[in-house]
Amino acid sequence: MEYNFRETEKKWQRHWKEEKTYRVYVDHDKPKYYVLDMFPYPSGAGLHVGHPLGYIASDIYSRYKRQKGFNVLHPMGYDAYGLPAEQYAIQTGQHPAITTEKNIQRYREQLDRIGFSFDWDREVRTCDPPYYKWTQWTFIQLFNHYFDHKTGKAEPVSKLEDTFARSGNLDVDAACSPIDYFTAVQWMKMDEKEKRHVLMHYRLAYLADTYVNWCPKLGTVLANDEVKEGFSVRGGHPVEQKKMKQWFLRITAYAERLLGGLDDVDWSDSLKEIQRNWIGRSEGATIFFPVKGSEEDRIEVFTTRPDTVYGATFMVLAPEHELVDKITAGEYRTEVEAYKKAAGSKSERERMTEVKTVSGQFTGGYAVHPFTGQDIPVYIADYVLAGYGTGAIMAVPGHDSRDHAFARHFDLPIIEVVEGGNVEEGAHDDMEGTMVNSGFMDGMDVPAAIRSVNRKLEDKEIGKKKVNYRLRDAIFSRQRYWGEPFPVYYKDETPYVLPESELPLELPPVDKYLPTSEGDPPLARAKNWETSDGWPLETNTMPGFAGSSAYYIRYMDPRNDNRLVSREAVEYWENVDLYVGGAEHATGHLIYARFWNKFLFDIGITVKEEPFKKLVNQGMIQGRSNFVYREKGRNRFVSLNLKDQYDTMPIHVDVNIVENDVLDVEAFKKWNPEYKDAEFILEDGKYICGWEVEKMSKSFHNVVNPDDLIEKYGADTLRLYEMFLGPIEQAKPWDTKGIEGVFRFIRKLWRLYHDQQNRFAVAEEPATEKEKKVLHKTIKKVSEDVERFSFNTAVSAFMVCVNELTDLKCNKREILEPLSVMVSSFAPHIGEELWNLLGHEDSVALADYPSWDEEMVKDDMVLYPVSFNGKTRFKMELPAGSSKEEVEKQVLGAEDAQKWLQGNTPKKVIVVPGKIVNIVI
RNA sequence: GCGGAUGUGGCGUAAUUGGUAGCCGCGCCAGACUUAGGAUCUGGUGCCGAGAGGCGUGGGGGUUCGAGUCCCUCCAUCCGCACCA
Repeated sequence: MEYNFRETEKKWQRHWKEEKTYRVYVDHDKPKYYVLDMFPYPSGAGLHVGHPLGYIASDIYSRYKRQKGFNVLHPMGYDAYGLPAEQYAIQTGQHPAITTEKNIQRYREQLDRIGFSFDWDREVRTCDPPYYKWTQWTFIQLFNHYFDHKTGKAEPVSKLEDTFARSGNLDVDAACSPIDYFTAVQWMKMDEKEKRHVLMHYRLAYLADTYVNWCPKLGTVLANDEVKEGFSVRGGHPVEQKKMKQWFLRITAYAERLLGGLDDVDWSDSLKEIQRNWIGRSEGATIFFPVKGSEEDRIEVFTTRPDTVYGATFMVLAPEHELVDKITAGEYRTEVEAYKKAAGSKSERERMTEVKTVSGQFTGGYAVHPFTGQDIPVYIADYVLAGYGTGAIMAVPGHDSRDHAFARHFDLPIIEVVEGGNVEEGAHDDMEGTMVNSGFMDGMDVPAAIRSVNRKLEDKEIGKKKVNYRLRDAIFSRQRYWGEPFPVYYKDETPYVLPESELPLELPPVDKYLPTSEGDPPLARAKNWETSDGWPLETNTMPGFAGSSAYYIRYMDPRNDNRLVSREAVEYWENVDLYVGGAEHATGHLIYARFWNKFLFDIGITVKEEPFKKLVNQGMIQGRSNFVYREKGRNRFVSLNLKDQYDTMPIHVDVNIVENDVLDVEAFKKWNPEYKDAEFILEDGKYICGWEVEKMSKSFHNVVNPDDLIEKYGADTLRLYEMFLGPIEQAKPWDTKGIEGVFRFIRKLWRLYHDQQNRFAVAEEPATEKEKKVLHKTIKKVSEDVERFSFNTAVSAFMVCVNELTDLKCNKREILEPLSVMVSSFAPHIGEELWNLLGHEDSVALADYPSWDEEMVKDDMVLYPVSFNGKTRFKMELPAGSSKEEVEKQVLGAEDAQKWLQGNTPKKVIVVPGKIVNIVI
């Protein structure tokens, strides 16, 4: 008889559920610790072996912290809105809520089988009305706030209205869309509609008409992080630019704080760097170039190199720039229109592939150089982006490679203004060099020139120093059904938000999940989709990141119907101490959630500026695919090492019918009817498969399902093996065959506590020094490893410990009891069972984590490696306390040493006590 | 092109501060028990070499008594961004 994992695991899972072992409450007597997993989107495919990796790591850490005396918040829920359920609804007519519910059930079953210590009473689902009530509520707050640069935070729009009534918007320094100045008198004269139109330029959630990423196949717009290389991240459909009226979140207002906050969080450098790049801060200046022949029109450019302004020999506007039509001279109108049309019809994808080709069109118009007074020609070209900076540049061909290429192509003048390169050959974009041909800047170095020109710009009121960001405001509308409805209605086309008392605004039923024939979103199909006064409601829905931006706050107080979170809960739990999830959310969720949290911080809901103190990115688990080699044109398969003798092609074969790279031939014949009569050319009577590491995917037939492994080896084994695979942050291939090793470990562990007849047999007599040493070394190693998230080495330490205790035939309670506590965070079922067998009534989850005695960890003897000129030649055991001199004497006196010295006198002897001896001859 | 990360046995990996390279596990080899083994247990296993010994952490160079670890350089792979002014 062996350890019966099937029965034991089921028993404890039931027990934990019934006893609510992992339920937590605010407890001011204990320090809090908040461990969070990125909640999953419950897809129809269920979990594969890669999904729980992060959950297992965070669960181990949670259990460890609990035993260390912390009150641990460790919740789980579902990111339940999303495209797959809706696509399925479109195909089948089944309501996405039904699909989602079914998938959640499946996920829950799979999760439960792995033995996590989640407090399921705190589960949230983003598609639940009581949950999305607070998503909608936050949207209303965003709508009713603006970002004031003077206070550096969000302020109520009502405060802005007071200011406008007092002094117009001249003195307002706020994050806003481009808007003209107006006075208090002008403001007072506006009617409500006009006022609301003005305020829309300031709100943190605002409606605007701009070019958006439109994905025709999905029938919706997408945010920048949802588009990659011109294709939608979900589904891989082409994306094009389209002008549409959409809701936006003014995340750019928080750019500086989002950047600064990165210094305060414990995240990986690479992840912080990705966020810094995404925010893309650059320092420079805006400069106004008057349009020739116009009194009021000026072209505003942004440049990071205002020092090179004297080198500006032409200007380029984005084809979409608003001044293009005004500037274009009559005789160029046809060409300009043609260019604009061509640029506009290009997909994002086409634009990207044409990066290296120079194209553009002269407008026939000129601007006046603000320093030299010379006329410079104005072009349009699609290498200038409408969405970045001001959508216009001063082109400095001498010192910018794109401008240089453009100047060459159109034969425009190139002026050198910074010495040190050959501007005829190519752009000299170095910051090193002396200014020339630059009027008042001549002779200065670049940094001095920048300071000098910035001062001049401000004095002459023709520009100023400016910080620009690559980050754009986030598009917040989706032309989709399965998402949160906006708490917004329209009165004569002017948007208003619903009163809080009407939340949640529930998602209405529709007859079909498709756009209407007029092209309106699916919600336009809903009957009576209007307020009680008959005003039409917004028909867009919110994007996926809406519901996932504050779920970690809601977990603190998930059933509160009066507030997003109670004061007491948020003041106790504060923010997430450890967040575990994939790096793919670096530019999406992790930026939005930080923004969302900062806003909630500004309005007094959250108490910490940053939501996630420490973040660990688990590496992807890759698949290990197996291949068979089919002879071309025949139904015959050649074993790996013979395949080169035939003309073959590799075919993916299901890894579940391959063991240790040997194909189960009979299973293969049944696997696919096509191979029913297949023939095989074997080696040593076996068919050997080839293998390769690829993404884990159905199409590669390399998906391994955790349920199958749990059935065969148990959840504890699965948990240990996932951790044993390698460092948590590293990507690594899954190879099931190695699981046998940890399975053996579990049984070996069990046998320490049992006799040969599988009877529980733990002795009460005191442990020997040797046994205690083994235990204390393990406590130290495992504790330190868990603290630094090195779970693979911790598992290895457990193996070493069990191997050594087995050799010592140790069955003492003094040793085995603390061991069961430590093991229980990794393998909770067997840990709980052993703890229970040891006579404890309470769960091992609440046992005290053992501590180690530093004295016990020290060894009495040290095995010194003795090397000559750095090469280890022999080893010598000496007492741990020996002095340097003593070690040297002992070593040099040894027979082995004489052999290697060969009569030479050592030039130098280096002794590092406790470590090494090196003899230089 | 820019930024980041990673290269160690047949495979996954270990070596926390510059101090025995290869712990632990898989696989493989040999043996024990067995009617049998895809069970279990024991021993071995970086490479070359009969051995003494030599060589070994992607390649080359450097610092050091000593380098997987630090510095320079090149190469490969992965990830992110990419006409961002």
